[in-house]
Amino acid sequence: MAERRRGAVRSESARRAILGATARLFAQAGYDHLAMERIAAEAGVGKQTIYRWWPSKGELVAECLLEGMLLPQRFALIDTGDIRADLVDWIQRLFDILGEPGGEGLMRSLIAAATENADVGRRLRESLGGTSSVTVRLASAVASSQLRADAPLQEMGEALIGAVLVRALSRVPVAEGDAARLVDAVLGNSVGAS
Amino acid sequence: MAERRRGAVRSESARRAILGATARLFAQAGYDHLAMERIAAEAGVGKQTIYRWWPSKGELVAECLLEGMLLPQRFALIDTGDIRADLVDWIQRLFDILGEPGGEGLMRSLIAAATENADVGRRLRESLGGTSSVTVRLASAVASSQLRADAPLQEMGEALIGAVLVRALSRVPVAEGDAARLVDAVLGNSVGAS
Amino acid sequence: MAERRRGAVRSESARRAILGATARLFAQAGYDHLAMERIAAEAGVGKQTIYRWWPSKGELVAECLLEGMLLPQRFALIDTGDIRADLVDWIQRLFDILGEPGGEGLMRSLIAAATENADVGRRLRESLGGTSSVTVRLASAVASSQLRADAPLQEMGEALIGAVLVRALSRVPVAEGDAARLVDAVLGNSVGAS
Amino acid sequence: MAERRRGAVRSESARRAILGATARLFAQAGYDHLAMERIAAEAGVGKQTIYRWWPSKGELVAECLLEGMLLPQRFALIDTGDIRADLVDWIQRLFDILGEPGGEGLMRSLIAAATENADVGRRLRESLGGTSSVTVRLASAVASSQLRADAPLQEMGEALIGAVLVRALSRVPVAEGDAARLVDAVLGNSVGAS
DNA sequence: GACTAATCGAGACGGTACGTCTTGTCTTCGT
DNA sequence: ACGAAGACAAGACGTACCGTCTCGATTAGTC
Repeated sequence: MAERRRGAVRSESARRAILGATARLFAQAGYDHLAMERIAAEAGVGKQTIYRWWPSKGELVAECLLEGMLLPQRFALIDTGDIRADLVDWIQRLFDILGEPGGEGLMRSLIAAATENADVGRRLRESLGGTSSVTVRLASAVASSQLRADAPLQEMGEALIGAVLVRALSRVPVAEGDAARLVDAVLGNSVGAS
Repeated sequence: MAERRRGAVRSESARRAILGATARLFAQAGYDHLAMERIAAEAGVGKQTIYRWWPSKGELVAECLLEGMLLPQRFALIDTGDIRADLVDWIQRLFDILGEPGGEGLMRSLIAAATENADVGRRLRESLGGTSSVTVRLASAVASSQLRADAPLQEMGEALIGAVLVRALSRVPVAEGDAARLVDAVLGNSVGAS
Repeated sequence: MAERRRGAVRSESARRAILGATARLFAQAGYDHLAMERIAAEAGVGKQTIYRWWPSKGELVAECLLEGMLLPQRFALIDTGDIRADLVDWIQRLFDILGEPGGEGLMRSLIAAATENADVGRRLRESLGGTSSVTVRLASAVASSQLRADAPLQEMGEALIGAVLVRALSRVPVAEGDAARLVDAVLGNSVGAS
Repeated sequence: MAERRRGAVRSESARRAILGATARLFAQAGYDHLAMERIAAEAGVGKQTIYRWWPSKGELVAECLLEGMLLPQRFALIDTGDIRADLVDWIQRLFDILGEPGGEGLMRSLIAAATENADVGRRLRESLGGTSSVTVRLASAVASSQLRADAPLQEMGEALIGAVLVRALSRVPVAEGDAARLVDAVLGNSVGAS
C-alpha cells in the first residue's frame, strides 16, 4: 500500500511565482546580483517557501533553466541533411545571443551560475543544445557518411559549445563568418592535403 | 615644468602581501567566498590600501592571474615540430589540473572570476596558453605544411580551450584518451574521405 | 431546545499532552524562548489543535499555572495562630524557590509571562498565595487582635509579594533572615516610639 | 605605557541616534515588539553598528533606562523632614504613571526587559528611586528618630517598589488613598497597640 | 450502516525578525 | 602623505517562529 501523505500539499502557484520572479530578476541583474530576498518579495512569497523547496540559489536557477525560462529560444539542432549547414546555423543562433543587448551578460550569468552549481553546469550544456542533441545530429551525419565512423562526436560538441563560452568570457565581439570558420575548424577541413 | 610628486610612494611590500594573500585565499575558498576583508587581514593591510589600487575583487584576481600566482604551472605550447603531439600535450596538462584534488574548483573559480571581470576574462585565455600562444603554434604548423594555409587558427584555439571549460563546468570527469580525441576533433581527421 | 452537537469531541489526551509539553519546555527554556512550534512537536500534536483551544501562548501558560504545573509547590498561607511566624514561613518558601538552581529563572519567566498576559498576571498573584489567601490570613489576625482593625490588608499582601518579585528581578541573592526582616518591615515593628 | 588605539573612534552621533530610536520605539511598541531591525532603520544606522556596541536588546534598553530616556520623570525621594509624607509623595508619583494612558504598558515593558536582562533589572530599581535613594531617605528618618534604629531599611524599600510592580502586573487599578495606605502598611502603624 | 460534522496530525503558506557577514567608504592616529 | 586599524551605512544571508489555511484520516453522534 502506498505511504499516505498528510498535511497540506505543495502550492503550484507559489512555485510558478518563484520561478517567474527568478527568471525576471536574473535577466535584469544577472546571477550574482540575484538576491533571494528580492525573489521572495517579487514573487509575493515568504523566503522560507523558497528555501523549503530549493536548497540554494543555484538549484533555483537550474530549475528555471530546465524550464526554458532563462534563454530566449531553444537551441535544438535541426537536421536538414547537411551537417555543416546545420551546425553553422546552430552556432550562429548562439552567437546571435551574444550580439543582442544584454545577451553577453545573460550568457556570462549562466556561466557564473554553472560555476557555483553542478546542476546548472550540466543543464547549461543541454539547454544550449548541448551534448545529447549535438551528438545525435553528428551521429546522423556519420550514418549518411558525411562524417567518418570513428569521429569523436562528444569532443566535437564540447569544442563547439566551448568556443561559444570562450567568446562570452573573453568579450571578443563576434564577426561575420565566425560561426562558419568555427564549424570548419571542428569539422576538419583545416587538415592539410594528404 | 613637470609636476613634482610629493608624499610617500606606493609600498611594494604591501602590494606583494595583498597579491599573496589573495592567491592563498583564492586557492582555499574560491572566487566567490573570497572576501576583501579577509584578504586585508591576511595581508596585514588596511582595506583602503586595497581599494586604493584595485577597483574591485575582479581586478585584484586578474592581477594575480597575470602574475601566475593562481595556476600551478604555465601552459605554454611547446613546439616540437609535431603539431598534434604538442596540442595533445598541452590539453592533457589542462585536463590534469581538473583531475587534481581541488583542481576543478580552481578552474571553476577562475571562470567565475572571468564572468564578473572583463580583465580576468581576457587574461584567463592567455594564462591557459590561450590565443596568442596557440595561434603562434598553429601558424608555425601552417608554415611547416602540417596545416592548410587557410585554417581558422583563432577558432581552433578557442574550440580547444572552450572544450576544457565545458568539462570543468559540466563536471564530466576526464578519461584516458580524451585529450587526443579532442585534438583530433579539432585538427580534423574526422572528415570523411572526399 | 439546545442545539445538539455532532462530530468528534475535544480530545482530553491532546489537552494533557499540550499542557505537559508546555510545562516541560517552560521549565527548560523560560517564557520567551517557549515556541508554539516546539510545544506542538513535543506534544505530538498539530499546531492548530493548540490554537483551536488557546488564543495565545499567554493563555496556555496561564492554564498551566492554574493547574499547578509550573511551580513546584503550593504557597498557601497556613494559620497556626501566630501571624508573624506564618508570614515568615510563607515568604521563606518563596525565597527558597529563588535560591534553587533555575528557580530564579523560573520566577522571572513567570513575571515575563505576566507582563504579556493579563490572565497570567492575575493568576500569578493567586499562585504565589496571593491576595485572597493573604488577605484572609491577615483578616484572621485582625480578628485575634494581632493586627489593628484598620490595617491595610491588601496593601500589606502586595508589599510582601512585591518584595519577592523585586528580589527576583534585581538578582540580589537572598540571605539568612531576609524573610523575617521583610515581614517585620511590613508588620510594622519598625515604627518609632510614639 | 598605555596601549595605543588606532582606527576610527566610536561615533557619538550614531550612539545617540540609536538610543533615541530605541526610546521612541520602546514607548510605542513595548519591549517585546521592539525590533532591532526597526531601531536600525529609525536611527538611520546599520544593524551591525548596534550589535557592535550592545550585545542584546536588553543591554540597549538598559542603557536607555540609565540615561533616563524611558521614564518620563525622575523618581528621587525628596527630604522634607516628614518621612511619611515623602514616601507617599514618591509612591503617588509612581502610581500616577500607571494611571496615565500607556503608562501601565510602559511599566510592564520595563519589567519584561528586567526579566530578560540582569542590567535592566538592577537599573530598574535605581531608576524608580530604588534602593540607594530610598535607603538614604529612610536612614535620614532614623537619624531624626522618626524610625527605630533597627528598622530593616532595604526590605522596606523593596516592599514599596514591589507593591508598585504587583499593581502593574496584576492590572488592578490604583484608587485614591492607595499610596497612603501602602506607606502606612510598610511604615507600620498597622501594629496593634502594645 | 450511511451520513455529517468536528477534531485530529501534519505541514505548507506569507510574513517578521533575528544575528551574521560582506561591501565599499570614511575617519583617526601613528610613522 | 601614507598606511593600519577599524567604525560606518547598507543590505543579503539562511534560520526560527508566528498564526492561518489546507489536507486526509479518524471519531462520534444522527438519521
